[in-house]
Amino acid sequence: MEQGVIDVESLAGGIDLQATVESGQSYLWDRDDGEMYQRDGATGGDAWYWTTVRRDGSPAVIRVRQRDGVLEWESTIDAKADLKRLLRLEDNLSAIRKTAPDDDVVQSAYDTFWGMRLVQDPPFGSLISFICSAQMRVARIHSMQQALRDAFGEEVEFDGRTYNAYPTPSALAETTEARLRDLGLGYRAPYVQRTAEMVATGEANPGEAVGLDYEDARESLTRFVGVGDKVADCVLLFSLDYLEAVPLDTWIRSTIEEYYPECERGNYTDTSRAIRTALGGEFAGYTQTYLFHYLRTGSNED
DNA sequence: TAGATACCTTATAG
DNA sequence: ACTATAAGGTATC
Repeated sequence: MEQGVIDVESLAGGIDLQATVESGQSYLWDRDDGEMYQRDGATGGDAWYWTTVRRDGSPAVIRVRQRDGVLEWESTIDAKADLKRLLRLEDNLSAIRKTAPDDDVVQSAYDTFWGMRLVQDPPFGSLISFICSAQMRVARIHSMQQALRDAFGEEVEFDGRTYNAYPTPSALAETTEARLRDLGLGYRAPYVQRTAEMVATGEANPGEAVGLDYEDARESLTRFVGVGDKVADCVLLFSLDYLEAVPLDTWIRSTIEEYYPECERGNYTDTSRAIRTALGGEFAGYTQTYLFHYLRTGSNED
């Protein structure tokens, strides 16, 4: 086992590990007590490990916890570079916050979850996760990804336990809609199977969007089955490094209605442009994620 | 092109 | 206990 420590003081703006991995950006981390997402009010992040399995290259288990001012990690590999990418440890939170509007709701969201970072998930896992997210609660999206890993993911041994990597595109391409429905995916089952097929055959790959202008990248991702503008924005923001992407989900739509009514333009593209500008442009997605987590957890109702 | 509707399943509220 | 409702929407008509 390899292990290491990352000093929180060394990170610009620090980190809140629990908020980062439980805020509905990533569904690829498991809390070691198995109770992830069960109760939003529950805190105790100083005691919990979160574990993920990196799949590119050979599968590698990575687990990390935060306590006493450090991130402690243990892994089958030297995981420092992976953690830096997965948890966006090089983002300067203070600089990013300075780009956010000086509204009460935005500033309260930043205050409440200060240290929360965006994630940078592997593209395929992010794509499938957010296809599954349609009309779903955060806790169930997470359990669906666990089910996919348990059913189709490669096994990896670590520290006396067996973990499953996220399924490969071909593993999901080769299964059936019926099998995926049995796992509880509902009408998302054919979307997942057909999208996996597109990736497995080489017809399209989510990573290809990188390098395109933001709106072209979003359009490009909607080629996948089950991917509309909202899911495309999630993949851009939480996997492909487009920090300006603002997914227009039910929460941000109600935020627009209540706090930014002038940004409602009647269609996704124009409303997206308006709210993106209102939230500061370049890092608008960061602010969106703070708002989402703040409102979804009811932290504004105290 | 814009608008309405069906869609799986389950946790939660009443 | 039982029903209605909503959950980080998309595809189709």
